[in-house]
Amino acid sequence: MIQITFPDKRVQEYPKGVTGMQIASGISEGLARNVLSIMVNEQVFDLQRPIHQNAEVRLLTWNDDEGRSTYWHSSAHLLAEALEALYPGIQFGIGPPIENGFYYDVDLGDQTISSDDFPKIEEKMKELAKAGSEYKREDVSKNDAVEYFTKKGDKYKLDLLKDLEDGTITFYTQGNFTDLCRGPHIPDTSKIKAIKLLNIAGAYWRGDEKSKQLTRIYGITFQKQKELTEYLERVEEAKKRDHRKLGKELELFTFSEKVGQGLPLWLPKGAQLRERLESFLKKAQLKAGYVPVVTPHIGHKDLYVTSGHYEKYGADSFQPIHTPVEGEEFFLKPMNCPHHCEIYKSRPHSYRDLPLRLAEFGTVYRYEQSGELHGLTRVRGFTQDDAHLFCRPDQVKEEFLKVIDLVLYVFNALDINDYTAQVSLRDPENKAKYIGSDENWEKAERAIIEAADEKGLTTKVETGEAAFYGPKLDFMVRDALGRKWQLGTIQVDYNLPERFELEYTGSDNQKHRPVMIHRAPFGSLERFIALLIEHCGGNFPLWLAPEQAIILGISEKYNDYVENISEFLKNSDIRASIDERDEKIGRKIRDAEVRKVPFMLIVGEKEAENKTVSVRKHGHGDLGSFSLDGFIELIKKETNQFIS
RNA sequence: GCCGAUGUAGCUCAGUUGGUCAGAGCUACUGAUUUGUAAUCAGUAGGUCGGGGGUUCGAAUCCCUCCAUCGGCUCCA
Repeated sequence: MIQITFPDKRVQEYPKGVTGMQIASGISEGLARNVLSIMVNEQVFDLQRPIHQNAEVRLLTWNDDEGRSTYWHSSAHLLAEALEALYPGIQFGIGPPIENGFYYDVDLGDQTISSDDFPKIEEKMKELAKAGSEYKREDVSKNDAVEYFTKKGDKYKLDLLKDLEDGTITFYTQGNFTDLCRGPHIPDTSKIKAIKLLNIAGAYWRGDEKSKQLTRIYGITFQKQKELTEYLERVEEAKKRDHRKLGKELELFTFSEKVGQGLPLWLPKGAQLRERLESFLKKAQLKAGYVPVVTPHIGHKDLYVTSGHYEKYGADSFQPIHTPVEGEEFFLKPMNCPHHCEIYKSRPHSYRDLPLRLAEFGTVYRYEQSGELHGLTRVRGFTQDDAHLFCRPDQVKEEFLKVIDLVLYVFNALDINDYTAQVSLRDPENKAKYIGSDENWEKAERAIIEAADEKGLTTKVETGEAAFYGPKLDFMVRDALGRKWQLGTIQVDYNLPERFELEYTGSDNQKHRPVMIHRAPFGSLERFIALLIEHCGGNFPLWLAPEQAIILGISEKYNDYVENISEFLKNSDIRASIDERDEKIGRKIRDAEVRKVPFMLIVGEKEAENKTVSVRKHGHGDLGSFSLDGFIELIKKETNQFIS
C-alpha cells in the first residue's frame, strides 16, 4: 500500500500502482469525468500512469493551468495525427501547449498549407477525435527511438533525441501517430470536441534564425462547442479595445506611408493627451529631484563608438548621415544616454553633487525589422521619458528604490495594476553577448534583486533577457490580446561610466567612477499610450481625456447659451467642445457617446432660463440638473489630484 | 528580414466562374426640419479598385514585382 496525500492534507491508502483515474473514480463520478491529469509530487502524470510511491497529489481539471496544458498538448498530437494523414511524408518539429491553445511545427517539404486548408484539417481532427484513441505511453531506449525516427525520416525528432539521455525517453501513440514526447496526456482523444485552427506562421527550428523555417499551425480546442464560441467572442470583444482601432476612431494618431512605416503622426487630440502625460510626469520628477536637459536628435559617430552602440548596432541601425563638406558621420540617436554622459562630463563633479538626475523626454530612432512593427507599441521613432541617474556606488540601491516608487506612483495614477515586474539577468552561457566585467554584472544583478525585494514586488526572473550593457527591472503589461509589452524600465549600468570615463571627486580627494541608472517609468510615450488606450478602452481618466465635456444644445435657438457655457468652462480650465449642429439631441448624445466624451452638458429652454446644465455622464446616463459651479465642482473633484 | 493572409471613396464594407461591377451605409457639402437624453428627411459630391508591369478583344477579378497592413517567427538599445 502507498499513502496518497490530497491538497487538503487528507491522507488515504491505495494499493501500490494505483492510477490517477482510479483515485478520481474513487472520489466521484463527476471528477472521473472531468479530470484531465494528475499532479504527483510536483510532476504531472497521465491518469493511467501507475503511482508507485507515497505522494502528494492534486487532480487536475480544466480549471487548472496544468490541466488545460495537458488537454492542449494532447490536442497538438491530434493535429499532428491529422496532418500526417492528410500530408503524408511531412516531418514534425515540436508541438507544445501554450497559454491559449497549442501549436505544432511541421516541415511540409514540397507541400504547402494555408488557412484555406483549415476546415479540411479540422474535419480530420474531429474524425480522429471521435475514434477515441488512447494516448499510450511507452518507455523506449535511445537506440530504438533513433531507429524509429531514422526509419521514419524525421530529422527534427532525431535532432531532439541528441539532447536526451537514454532511459528518460518516452513515446506517446494515439491511433496511427507516434511522437517523441515526455507527456503527459489525457486518456483518449474523445474528450476533444470543439476544434478551431487559428493561424499559420513561419517559425525557425529551435528559434534560430539561421535554421530552417518550419510551418507553425496554431489551434485551440475545448470540451464543449459553447466554450469555443465563447472564447472566440471574447477575442472579438478584446479586439474592440485595440489601440490601433481606437486610435483611429478617437482621432489620436495616424500613420502615413509617405512619412514612413513605424513613424507615428500624433493628431491634435492624441498630442494633447501626450502632453498631459508629459507634464504629469515632469511635475513628479521635479519633486523627486530630477533636473531637465535637452539634447539633439543626432550624434556624431564617435559618440556611439565610445558608448559601444556603434560596434553593437551600427550595421543594423538607420544608416549614417554624412555632412556634405567634411564627410563626417552622424547617427540618429537610438538612445539618450551617450548624450547625457557628455552632459555629465561638461564639468567636474564632487561626491556632494551626487546623485545627479538628468531627465529628458528624448525622441530616439531605431531601425526595427519591418515585420516587427506594431501600431504604437513597436515603432521606429519614439519618445522615451528618459532619465539617467549618476550616483555613487553606495547610493545605487537607494536610488533604485526611489525609482521603483516613482514607477508605482505613475502606474497607480493611471490605474494600471495588472503588471508583472520582470528582472532580466544575463545569460551566463553566452557572456560574449554582453559588455562589462563579471564583477560589475554580479553587483548590478544583486542590487536589482534586493531593491525589488525590499519594495515587495513579486518578480519574475528571466535569464538571458538583460540588455547588452546591464541587467534591468522591467514592468510588463499585457495588451488587449494578451501580448506582453515592456513599459517602465530601470536598468543599472556600470558600463557606460567606464566607457565615457566618468568620474567624481570623493571625500578622499581621489577620483571615483559613478554608477549610472537608466530609467523610464512610461518606457516610451508611444507604447505607454497604446497600452493605456487598451487598458481603459478609450475611456481615459478625466484628467487626461482630450475632451472632458461637450455642450449640446437642444436646438440652434440655444446656441448663445451654449457658447456662454463654453467660455465659462474654458475660464475654469475645463476642456470642453460644443455641438451646435442642426441635429436632434438624441443624435448629438449618440455622437458624443461614441466619441467617449466623459461629460455631456445638455442645455435647452429650462437650462437657459435657470442658468443650469443637464449633466449626462458617458456610459452612465443622466445625472440631473447642475448649476455651473456645481458642475465645475463635480469635475474638479475627479481631476484635482493631477492637474498641474 | 522570414512564413501566411489582406489592401475597393475620409471610415466600415459589398462586388459570384474576367464581360454596364465601380456599389452601399456612415462622414462631408446643400436644402428642409428647430428638435429634451444613443442615429430626422431629401439631394449633391467623393475612388486610375495600394503602386508598377504582364496575360487577354476585355482585368477590381488571373500572373509577376514592389509598397503597406494584419497574425506569428527571429530580433529588440
